[in-house]
Amino acid sequence: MATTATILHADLDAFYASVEQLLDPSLRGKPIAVGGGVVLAASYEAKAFGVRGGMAGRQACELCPQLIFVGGHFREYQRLGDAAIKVIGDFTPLVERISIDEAFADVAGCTHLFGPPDEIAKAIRRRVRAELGLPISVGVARTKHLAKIASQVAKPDGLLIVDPEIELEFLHRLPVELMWGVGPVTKARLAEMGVLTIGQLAKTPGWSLERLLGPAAGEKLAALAWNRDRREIKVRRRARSAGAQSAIGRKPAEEHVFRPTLLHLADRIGSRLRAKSRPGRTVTVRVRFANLKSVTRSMTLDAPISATVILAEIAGDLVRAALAEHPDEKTISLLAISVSHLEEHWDLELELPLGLQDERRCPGTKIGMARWAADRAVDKIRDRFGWDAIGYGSVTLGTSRSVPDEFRELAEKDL
DNA sequence: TCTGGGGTCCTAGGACCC
DNA sequence: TCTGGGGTCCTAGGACCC
Repeated sequence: MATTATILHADLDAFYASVEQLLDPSLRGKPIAVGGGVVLAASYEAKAFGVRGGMAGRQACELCPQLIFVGGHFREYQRLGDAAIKVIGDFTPLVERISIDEAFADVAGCTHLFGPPDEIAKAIRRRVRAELGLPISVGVARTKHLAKIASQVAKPDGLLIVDPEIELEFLHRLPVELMWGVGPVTKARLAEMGVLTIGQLAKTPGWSLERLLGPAAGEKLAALAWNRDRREIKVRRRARSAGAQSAIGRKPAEEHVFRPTLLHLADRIGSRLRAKSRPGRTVTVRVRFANLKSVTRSMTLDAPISATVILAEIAGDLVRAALAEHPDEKTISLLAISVSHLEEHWDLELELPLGLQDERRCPGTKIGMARWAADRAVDKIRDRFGWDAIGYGSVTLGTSRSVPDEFRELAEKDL
């Protein structure tokens, strides 16, 4: 194996919690959780008690009575996340950002400037610590998959370089759940076959994996287990869908409940789609019932849409259809809308005539024109005065926002 | 014991076309 | 009329990731 390890995976440690401990030194060394009703992030001190992101706040308190809850400084997360990625970008333009706090990079082309990959990795960690005050773990390997695993193993605040000579030795000792694509279900299925480590997975016959996990997953996992990962660094990939959801507690499955919520969700999505001129053709809704079972309904249109009200109406039709098929479910706990089949770049003015082919939904061009103009007006006001300055139902919904909008924005992918 | 929100990809069946 | 095969799109559900 002549090639060298030039792929880096960098991952800020317990990111939100680390930022809070940075901003308020009295929190350092203590178990803290960002959030309230739901734990959005936990510090390492809290993780030691079993506190995890996504956990209910009450449950977290039971696990760790001295847990300190802090409200989030979402602006700071965005700023510091961007700054950390920018440090990596100072070494190479080949940076693939995965999320607010995580990125891959290929440094093959810049070693003549900055030294070997391990020196670059050390420099990145040093600079992020010195300039931003944050711990960041880095894995260096020949493939993305291995670099990612290396950074996980290196955590917290560590650096791990996987020499190409010992790749499989390193990989095959590790448990299967460290692999990309192995979650709780796959882990359990593999465990039933007695497969606990990546080494055992590698020795499992291909046909057996494919029967268990399907052709695609089986083949992918086998390839990763032998470190045959061909994925390259993708500097920018466009989003394939945009969505929004809202957990609403337990509410009756009735029009007066889901209509305003759907309008609010459609408003969020529509304004994002319009801002980037990326309307979509497929609208999907998800309804989760009180028992946490959920169903989806979708509809693909002939022409792409991004108008808030049209989006909301289609979503309403789909939700009504879903509820009609589940007459026994009287209570819903979550509503979601997602738009996919996004156009690459679209002249939104075209949406008007094309979007009105369905006469039942939008009888007459005048109404369609009015809606389109209303969206334009709302978008403009928001550009100047902020999102909450105007909109559909955001006031009436105020109390039902379980998570602040700023937090939602952190998770939004660039369209 | 009852977890939020934004995403990606895969599967399987059916419709439809050639 | 019956039979077959391949390709594409749509829909619903599910696993997984951050």
